Amino acid sequence: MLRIGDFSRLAQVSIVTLRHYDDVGLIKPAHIDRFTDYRYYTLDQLPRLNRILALKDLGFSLEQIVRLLNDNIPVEQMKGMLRLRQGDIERQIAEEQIKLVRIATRLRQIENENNPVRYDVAVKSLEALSIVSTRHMIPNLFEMGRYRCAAYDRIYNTLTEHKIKSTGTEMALYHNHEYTETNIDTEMAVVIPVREISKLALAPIGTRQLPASPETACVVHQGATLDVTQAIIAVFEWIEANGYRCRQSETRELHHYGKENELQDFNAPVVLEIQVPVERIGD
Amino acid sequence: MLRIGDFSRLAQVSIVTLRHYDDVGLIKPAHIDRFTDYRYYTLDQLPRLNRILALKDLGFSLEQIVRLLNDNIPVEQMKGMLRLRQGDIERQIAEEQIKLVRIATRLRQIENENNPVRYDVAVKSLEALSIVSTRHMIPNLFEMGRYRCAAYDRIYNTLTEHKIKSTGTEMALYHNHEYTETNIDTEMAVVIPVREISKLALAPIGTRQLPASPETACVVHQGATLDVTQAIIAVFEWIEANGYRCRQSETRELHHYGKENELQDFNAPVVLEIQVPVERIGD
DNA sequence: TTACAGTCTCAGGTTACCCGAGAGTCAAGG
DNA sequence: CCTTGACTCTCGGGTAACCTGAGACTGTAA
Repeated sequence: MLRIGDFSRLAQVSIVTLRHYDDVGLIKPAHIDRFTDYRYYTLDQLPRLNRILALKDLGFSLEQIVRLLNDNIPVEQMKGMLRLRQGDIERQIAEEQIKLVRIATRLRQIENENNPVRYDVAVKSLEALSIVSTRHMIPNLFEMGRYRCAAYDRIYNTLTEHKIKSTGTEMALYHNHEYTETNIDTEMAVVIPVREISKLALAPIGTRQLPASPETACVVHQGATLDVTQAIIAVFEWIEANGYRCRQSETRELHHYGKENELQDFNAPVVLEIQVPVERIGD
Repeated sequence: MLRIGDFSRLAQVSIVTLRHYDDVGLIKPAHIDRFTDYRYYTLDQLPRLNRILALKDLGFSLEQIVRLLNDNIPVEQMKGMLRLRQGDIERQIAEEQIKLVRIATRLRQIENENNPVRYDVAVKSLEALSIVSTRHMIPNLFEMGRYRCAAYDRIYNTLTEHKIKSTGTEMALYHNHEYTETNIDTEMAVVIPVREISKLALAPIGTRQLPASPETACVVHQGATLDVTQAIIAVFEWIEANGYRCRQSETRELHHYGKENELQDFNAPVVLEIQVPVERIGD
């Protein structure tokens, strides 16, 4: 019979850890003195402890190890758990490698251009949305404002007519697959609650579901509308540099502040968010 | 001014998380109502939040992000932190890959031999030890017992003479670099407290420091002394299969139960631990 | 006015332990 | 036999980055 300190020394496991393993039922002392509550272990218990450590090294949680040890599970299930773990680890490594690439990108940005990162790209998961929209081929940048105002006016008027209120999110969707300054295929859209969409079934205006996008590169632009192109360029550079590629879905430009048809000019301060649905290359 | 729910929706960040970021000082609401304690955010804060998310994606802790954002730190320091993070991630990936290999090994073991892993190898870190020892070339396995008994007798007698008590750990060190059944270069040793070592300066017996071993493959054998060879084989197989190699230091055989000179025969039940100092290939 | 959705704070949970306090236990030496 | 010092016990609190739920208050639309 060994006291906890001796067992701890033999096994090279801290006393605190042994007590913890007792608490969670991983390895109970062979005997506990009823009067002093001292824990007594036997040498027979060393192999079990070693097995626990080995499984922990494989990355199993204590709870999983309890299951693996207590119900003496069949070989098949053991294999299953090992394979699961394998998958988890692989996924985790993949994630870490993504981080590595991102950090490398950021370092390159700092070192080459010596600009301390103007735009921060974050990857978010977006839900599906219901939108009311009209789509236009805008011949060039100068016409942009006119087209847009007209489009949003029309949308908001339609909404008012049908007594529908938007969720407040206004956006533009770019259908061009490359950056262009002429013939910009743009869809002006306003988000409405899903249940309202049926009310517009007969209206002479487009309604549709914008699909969810589990991975979306997002960047917030704050400043003049004109400068938003820099944000757009930044996202696309980021996507390129970080091993992603654009998905079929359109680039979204959310108007957090500065509704299009209230804008004075292209120098008015706005807050926009560019969202580009992406996927990792190789998936 | 946006209430927390609106800001949460815009940024695709949960309300709970926003409150948490407030608590830790990452992003305070632009304004807090003094009477209702409602948090109010502005659109201006979106870029900061996005930056937080981007840094979090790189794997920085919230505390680190606070520092990165609040004291507008110099570019150099930023670079430094990024490089540090890079190192951390690389180390972590390396660790995960070790786990992958171990799991693969275990799976192979289960599938090929269909034996549900008889021995569990755990990697431990061992402190340096002071030992009293005698070293002998043992001609063959049959002589082993005789040699050992004599050696341990001599050690224990010396200790008694000098009024030194051992820490209770008895071991054998194998100096052969390969497994062999003849001419086994064995050092019989008993651990004593460091401060006692000077007492033996003049004694006709060897004393020395057994160096610490930060990475040691350990396995516990329980059963007949004879069968310990299986444990030894298991450790070496494990070392091979998991991308480690033996370090110069000797293989240790700890006698947790069954002191050598009390043993009846090779079939008596014992508890031994085999410890092999190792290092990862490539380090 | 009455829902009902939104918000607040505070407490407790998650994982695998570590740390410290305060009290009881054990073995050896005087 | 008593003291000393090493050992052990339990219990509460802490870690990181949140999540969950309770109980109370607020804001707005019908």
